[in-house]
Amino acid sequence: MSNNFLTIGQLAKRTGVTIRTLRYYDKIGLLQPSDYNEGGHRLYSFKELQRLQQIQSLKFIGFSLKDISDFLVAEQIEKRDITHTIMFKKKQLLAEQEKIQQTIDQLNHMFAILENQQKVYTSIFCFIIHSILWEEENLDELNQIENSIYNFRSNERLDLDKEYFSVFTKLKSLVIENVSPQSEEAQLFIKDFVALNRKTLLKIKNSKDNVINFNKKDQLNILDPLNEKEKLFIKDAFALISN
Amino acid sequence: MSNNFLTIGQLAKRTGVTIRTLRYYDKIGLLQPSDYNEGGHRLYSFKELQRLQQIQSLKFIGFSLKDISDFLVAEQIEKRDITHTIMFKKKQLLAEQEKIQQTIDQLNHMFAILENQQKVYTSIFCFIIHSILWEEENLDELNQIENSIYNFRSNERLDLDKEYFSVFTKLKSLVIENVSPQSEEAQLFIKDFVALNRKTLLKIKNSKDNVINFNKKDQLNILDPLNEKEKLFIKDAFALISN
DNA sequence: TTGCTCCTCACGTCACGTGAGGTGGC
DNA sequence: TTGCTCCTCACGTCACGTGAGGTGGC
Repeated sequence: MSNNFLTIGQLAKRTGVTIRTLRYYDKIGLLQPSDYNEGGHRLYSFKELQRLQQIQSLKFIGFSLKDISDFLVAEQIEKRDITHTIMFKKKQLLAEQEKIQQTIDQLNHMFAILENQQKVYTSIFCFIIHSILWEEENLDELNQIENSIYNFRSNERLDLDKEYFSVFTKLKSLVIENVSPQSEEAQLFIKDFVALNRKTLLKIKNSKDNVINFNKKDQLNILDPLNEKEKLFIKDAFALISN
Repeated sequence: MSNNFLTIGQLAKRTGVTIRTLRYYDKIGLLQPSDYNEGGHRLYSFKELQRLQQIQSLKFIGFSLKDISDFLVAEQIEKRDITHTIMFKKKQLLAEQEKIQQTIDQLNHMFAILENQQKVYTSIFCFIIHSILWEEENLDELNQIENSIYNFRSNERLDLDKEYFSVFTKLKSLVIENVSPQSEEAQLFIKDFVALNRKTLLKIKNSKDNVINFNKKDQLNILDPLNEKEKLFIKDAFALISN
């Protein structure tokens, strides 16, 4: 083959992209071969190699293929345009990072909650995430002060969530094992449950007057992760205590 | 409608997802309505609301719909499995963040280079990104020490890249304006160009014996962002100086 | 002749968005 | 009767991956 041309495979090897990608770029008109041989094989010249390297560069800084296509139509660009583009991209990326950071924090929180647990009920696990999400959406930032239980990154909140996780796990286990609501074990559980609720209410009252925006979503119910049987169990066990 | 059921629109409003999303979840079997009315409208019960909230929670911590589907088949999960999953997700997210950070650094670098420029040639702009990418792939970490020109985050590198940007911009402008290689302006340019190259070579030699891995990619050529006319211009102007 | 490279369809990915064209329910 | 809500196709998104089935070039 002519020394001045590269086959698709050669170009791919030299630049680290796949052959499939080069065919795709050809199809969408982003990078078309300058010639074909008799057999219909694509032939790329040095110019295309240059352009491909430009494409790779712009791809690296987060441009879409459409962006790249637009960017490369002109030899020269207004500085204003390009600095604007750079700042815009940067903002996007920072927002992405922020979102990922929140997810990582949430994962850390969940990991910490599981510390001394053996059994993990999916419904409880999800409910804790859900309640945090709900609070993030419905509480204003004033309420998420450093050591508030509304700040899931606080130690206070972690301890509380650990307790809730344990108590709900206990409840689910009792119901699964068909323990009677009248049994001593059930009565012990219900005492813990009541104590925990009382503690939470106190903490909620202590956190400065909590203004909750009930916007689109309805109220979070602490009994949400429970099924009918479990709710009934609590009711029955509770009836005994309050008499 | 029955009080115990939600229509698709009501469920959507309550949870903040779109109707289209609910139909999609139905189709892939992730969340199917518990009933239909006579007109074929979907009816969701409280159970589905619960499940949807679980889906939203797991989605938030980065699970795919397939992951979620698998996760929610069992009521209970092994702690080992879930901590493993959490750690795996966390690793993925940290890697994503790292990649974004690199892109942001690169954007900052490019922004800084443009500081005193007015004209921006796309080919030069891309070439600087490309050479940084090339170095990141081909240099071992030893060579990217703090103040090396191989560390694009260093001030030394920034200054050098600024100079290159200016010099290449000058060259392209000269050629576009059809300035003769014999002109005084061209001769001034070529002196700058030679001086810059000499400076760079010195810096390269000063950086501790630079072991470059020439793996899959071929050598980076400083003349890559230039077209034939520009290369010829340099050759002609240079011929005059060396006589 | 035998591999290796190249070719063109064409479906799949992921989680929906966005119409088109029609019907149900108060 | 009039809106509003609901329904089912079905194509589009983004940047390719992954075969299937066949051919070119040394």
